Amino acid sequence: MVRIKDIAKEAGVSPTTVSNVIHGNTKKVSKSNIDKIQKILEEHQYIPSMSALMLAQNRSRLIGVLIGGVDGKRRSIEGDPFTSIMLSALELEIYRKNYYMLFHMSSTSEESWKLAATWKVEGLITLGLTAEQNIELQKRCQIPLVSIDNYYEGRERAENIGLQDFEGGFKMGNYLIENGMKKILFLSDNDIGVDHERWLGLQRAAKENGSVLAKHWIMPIKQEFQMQWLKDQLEEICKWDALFFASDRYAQEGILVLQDMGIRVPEDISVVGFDDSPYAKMCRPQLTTVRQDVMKKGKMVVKKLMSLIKEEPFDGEERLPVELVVRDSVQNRE
Amino acid sequence: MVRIKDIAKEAGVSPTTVSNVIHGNTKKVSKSNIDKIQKILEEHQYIPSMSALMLAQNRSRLIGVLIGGVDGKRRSIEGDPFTSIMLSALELEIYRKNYYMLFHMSSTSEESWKLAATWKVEGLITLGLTAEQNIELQKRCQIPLVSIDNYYEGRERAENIGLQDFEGGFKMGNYLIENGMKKILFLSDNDIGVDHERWLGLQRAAKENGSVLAKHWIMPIKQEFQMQWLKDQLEEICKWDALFFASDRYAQEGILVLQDMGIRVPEDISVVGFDDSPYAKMCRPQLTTVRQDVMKKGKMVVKKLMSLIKEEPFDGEERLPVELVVRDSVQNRE
DNA sequence: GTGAAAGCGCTAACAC
DNA sequence: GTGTTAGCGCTTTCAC
Repeated sequence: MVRIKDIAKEAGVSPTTVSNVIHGNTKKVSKSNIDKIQKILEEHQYIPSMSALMLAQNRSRLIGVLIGGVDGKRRSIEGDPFTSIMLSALELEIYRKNYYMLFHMSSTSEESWKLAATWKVEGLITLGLTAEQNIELQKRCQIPLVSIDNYYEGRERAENIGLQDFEGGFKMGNYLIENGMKKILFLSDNDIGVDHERWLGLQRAAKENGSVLAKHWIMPIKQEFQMQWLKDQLEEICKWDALFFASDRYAQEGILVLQDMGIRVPEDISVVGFDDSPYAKMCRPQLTTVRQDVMKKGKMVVKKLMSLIKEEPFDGEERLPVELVVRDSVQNRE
Repeated sequence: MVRIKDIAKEAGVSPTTVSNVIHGNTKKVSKSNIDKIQKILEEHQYIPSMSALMLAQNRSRLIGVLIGGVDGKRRSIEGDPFTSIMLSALELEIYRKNYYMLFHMSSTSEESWKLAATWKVEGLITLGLTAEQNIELQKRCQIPLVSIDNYYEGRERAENIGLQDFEGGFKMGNYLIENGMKKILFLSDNDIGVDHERWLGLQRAAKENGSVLAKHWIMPIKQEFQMQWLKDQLEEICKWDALFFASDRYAQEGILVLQDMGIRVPEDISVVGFDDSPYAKMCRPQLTTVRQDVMKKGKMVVKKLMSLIKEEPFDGEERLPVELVVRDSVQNRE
């Protein structure tokens, strides 16, 4: 590995001069030296050593990306196409900004903090942590942190990029109501954050139409049990006009369970999802859902983080818009 | 950030002694000092600085994970649940071995090499690069490299962990033949590496049964065009007894296209896939497929890389076994 | 315009 | 058992 010292020797100048040329501080360097040094730099394919840079400048150019899961399991990443698209969006943007991505599946805040400290990470992006975990991490690390898809209730909060979940639920709610649904059941595996907001949106839509009943049921969080649970509830579920699942994946499973039991979608019951993931098109009927732009979300996350690191104002959206996508899983009831 | 020097001062010893205690070289350190130092270390939550460590020891504890794509696009990561599961498996294992994961979506070998050199990465794991790209990268970087799911034809090769793809194709081929299929069509979007081997396996099975016809058709590589292409070929496709798709995702799309056109699976035509991805269970009929264990593959990749780094022999499998999973998408023809 | 020298936090060889 | 010291590759201050 060729070092600045070697380049300097070959050019017959001091390391300082070479360093200046590398960094474009060429005001006080003679033209001839600039050219000579640049040529040698090229020839030897000089690559700076990050370790030395880190030590000398006390910055790492590293962004830590932390993915959490429910009770230490890798929930968010498995089977969920969004996580991988998000990861790819993040890396793309991080690299574009001349940073590097250190990736970790975080289990405890302790562990995450150690990682960040060990590597003097300049910023942290988290996905799949709870609001509390983010706040704790933020406190310990004292570095810019942007969470994805969190909602903060109290006064303590972390910076966050998310969606207009409430509006998404509201839009879908209105669409269902316009199509004559009188009884709408919202299904998710929790009642916090994103899913809660989507539910609130639906609820608002229902309230604005006195005659519509909306309710929220919580499914088991473990995937293995969900389909069985749906089967068990079948009789009750069939009493509703429409099922609004908090994500496409669940909606697709829901449709399969219904169809397996001989219930027709959307003739007997309408089913909708949220996200517009690849799953939405890969079922029959194709799923009516709410679209989010994951690539854009990732881009915004990195933009936000950069503005935090550089202490510049952020001119972007913290809650990205969503859009209703009408396909075939809803049938008008009027 | 507290440094070794600070700890040493507080304990009234030299930095060397502290360093020794940290690294467990306590043969020549007095018991009282060990205790005292460990206590102070605890109190101050001492965290070593990676930059200094890297510089002093000339090693980074970093593993670079490179994900490539077709013509610079993020092919392998999007919509493909395997990439994200693999990523999670890799990170889990890397961290377990006390290394850290630097993640990059590589577009050119130049870029990847620079990344590896800048960070003095101790090993490289690649996914979705071509055999040629891996060989080139290997040559430039001169560090341990393990590719995933590649096949190397010539004498130049990189270390690799993959599947028994040929056997998988062969097993499935035999299963189809046992079920009376006389004409089997294999469908993939390329004819190299993994897909080629799976096809060879099927071909062998067909050859061992003189009366069975097997053929291989190549679909367009762009996902947007695949379903349309399948529709266009429908008439020809229906002449076959069974369709063997190189992956579950394609199989699921195939089933949807067939069903949309009024063709029954498996009554009119049998369809099978490969991978046993989440998609396999999320279609009707549920897919008969060949299962691979992605978590195990990821584990093996890291194990192989570690053995390369430590220059120890590797006692593991380079081609992991696969297993036939019979579900409902094949109907006996006899 | 250019270069010498100190220092970033740590390790390891060696002296005591 | 313990401490001194040089050095890893680079930046930065300051002197020339």
